[in-house]
Amino acid sequence: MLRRLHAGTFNLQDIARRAGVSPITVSRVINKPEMVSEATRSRVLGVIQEMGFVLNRLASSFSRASSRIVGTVAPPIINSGIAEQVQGMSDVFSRSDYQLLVSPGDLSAENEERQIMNILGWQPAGFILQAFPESDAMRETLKLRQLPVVEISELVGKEPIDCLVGVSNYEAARRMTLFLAELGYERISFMGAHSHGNDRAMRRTLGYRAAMAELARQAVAVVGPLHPSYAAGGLRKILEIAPNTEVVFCASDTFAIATIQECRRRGLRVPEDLAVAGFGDLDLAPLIVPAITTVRVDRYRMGRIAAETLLRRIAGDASLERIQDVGFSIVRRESA
Amino acid sequence: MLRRLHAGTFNLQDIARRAGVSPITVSRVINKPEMVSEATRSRVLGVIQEMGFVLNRLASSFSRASSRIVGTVAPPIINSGIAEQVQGMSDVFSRSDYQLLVSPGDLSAENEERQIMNILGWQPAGFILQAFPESDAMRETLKLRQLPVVEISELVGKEPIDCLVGVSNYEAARRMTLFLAELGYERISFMGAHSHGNDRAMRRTLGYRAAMAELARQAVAVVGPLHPSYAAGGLRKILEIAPNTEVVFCASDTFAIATIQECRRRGLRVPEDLAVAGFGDLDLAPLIVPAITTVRVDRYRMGRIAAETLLRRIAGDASLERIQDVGFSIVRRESA
DNA sequence: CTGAAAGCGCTTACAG
DNA sequence: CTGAAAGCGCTTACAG
Repeated sequence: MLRRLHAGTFNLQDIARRAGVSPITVSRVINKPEMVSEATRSRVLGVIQEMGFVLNRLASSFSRASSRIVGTVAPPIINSGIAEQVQGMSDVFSRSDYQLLVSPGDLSAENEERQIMNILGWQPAGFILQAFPESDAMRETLKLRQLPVVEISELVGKEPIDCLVGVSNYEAARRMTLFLAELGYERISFMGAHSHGNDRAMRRTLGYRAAMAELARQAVAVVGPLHPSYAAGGLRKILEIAPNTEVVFCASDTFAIATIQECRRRGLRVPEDLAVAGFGDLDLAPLIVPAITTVRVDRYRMGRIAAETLLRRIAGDASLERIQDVGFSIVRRESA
Repeated sequence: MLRRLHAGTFNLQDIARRAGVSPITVSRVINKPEMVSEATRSRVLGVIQEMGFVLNRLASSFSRASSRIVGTVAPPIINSGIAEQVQGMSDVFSRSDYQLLVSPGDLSAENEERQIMNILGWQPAGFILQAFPESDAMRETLKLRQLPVVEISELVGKEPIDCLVGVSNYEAARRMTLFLAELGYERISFMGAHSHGNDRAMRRTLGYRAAMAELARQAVAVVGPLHPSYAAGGLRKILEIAPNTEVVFCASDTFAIATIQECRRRGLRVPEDLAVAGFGDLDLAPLIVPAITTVRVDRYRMGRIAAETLLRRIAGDASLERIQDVGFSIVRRESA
């Protein structure tokens, strides 16, 4: 009973036979070429080329002590920056021997745990955690498996499971607030997202509050669901509480864009009548009019760094710092 | 020499022993529960629960005639709609037993071919092709393997490899042009992307031209690289050729947004002095001011349909239509 | 530098 | 409805 997964394709044995060597030698030509003599290597490579042989990565990963799969869960918040992050990882892994397995998360902890178990079934060599909310059960599961894990998250939070790559949303929001003060704005209000299970949102709000305390000014913060449709109501609330607000610092560019639109509706010029600042530096932040002044966190780079860190972690690199701060920058444009 | 991939985890045998059945029975409880008696099934499920057993999907897929992996290549054009498309697929597959393997493509055919070979190494049960340009060699490779393939692409193009899910960019651009004419615009100009290796761009330009011919009007079309920075130059060129242009139909929302910004710079009110229409319905299309009138192609739904089609194709569904048109709609907002 | 043997954890095909 | 045997295509560990 000969079963070939895909008829018409060859396996290691076929190549070995054709090249007059043992299957192990072919395996070594692919995986550890330096262990094979020049002559043998080039002969085997010739046969591989000639027969269009593609290594069965399924069998390869299966038979290894550690598979060549790396997992992550990406919540379906398109435009949230997760896409860039995944792209960064993906670019790193595609130059390595590892395949990134992306499972779709959603914002419920139960589903996310299911997704993780699902990926765990693929016996990954490592895991990148970029979704939230993270359930504690999940964190425990990952810890228990002793799997190399890199978390991408708010820097100042719980103890990392393993390695952490992050940015301080607190510091970023604090610095933006101080920056707005330096620009001469006196009355700085804040539009944030519910911190309910959302570390970053909470830290941004706290950063704003901290800066206002440093400045000895009255903080005016409203928070709502992280959706552009909240901006109209949020702005109304801000202007009720603090009618003389000079600038609204929005905890996301999406809020900022929607706020600018709402200003237009109300006949307020931005930034002359009311300035607006954002957070995140979306692709469109420089394109809309007025271009948005915002906090830039390089998500693509975060993804890359997370992937590189995981690779080093899997390789057992001892010189690895457990916590890495990738930083942020403030981009001044026209809206504030 | 006992090697366990992950210490502390159990395998089918462990469960079988504990439940007092054979490994095959455990396998059946998981894969074909209807073949197992109620009593045995619940006993085995109990043990699985109790021991926190996770099936080794690597071994499972490896030993099957057909793996539970499905591959796709996604080019890194964030915001191009590919993200929504992948999300749609992902949502379908996550409810199935299949794992979606996403490999990053780029816009070079050589690299894309490498990515596809890479995925083929994972012995996928099927493939979704959503990237372009597609090299002919690649198409041949896929055809040769007789792998179930679903292409997402321009509807009117080359003969599909296997199944095709698409939209007619030609028809969409044609209809938008006619729609603008119905709104009363006389002089309709077009800003498109280079059609160099880009089917959709070419079909959109052709659709515009066809509509203008039907209307017996002079077509004014400029094309440039698909990047917002082209809009300023593109608009200048349009206004040189046709200074009395009343509306610019942009072949992408990104162009439309950048064009609106350029209009502001020039002191042109949109839509009063110059109207602008887009294509694609980006998330931000309704949010910017003025909100963009555009062509909506539901990319998320396209992804879902592609995934469902592939699943049916893998299952050998004979009633499957080879070509599916998912259609488009025109969304009237403020910019035109 | 190269190879023969064993095994990874499942599923398939056959049998009862 | 249940099981014993064989095998999927590789890699590992040992030997020479």
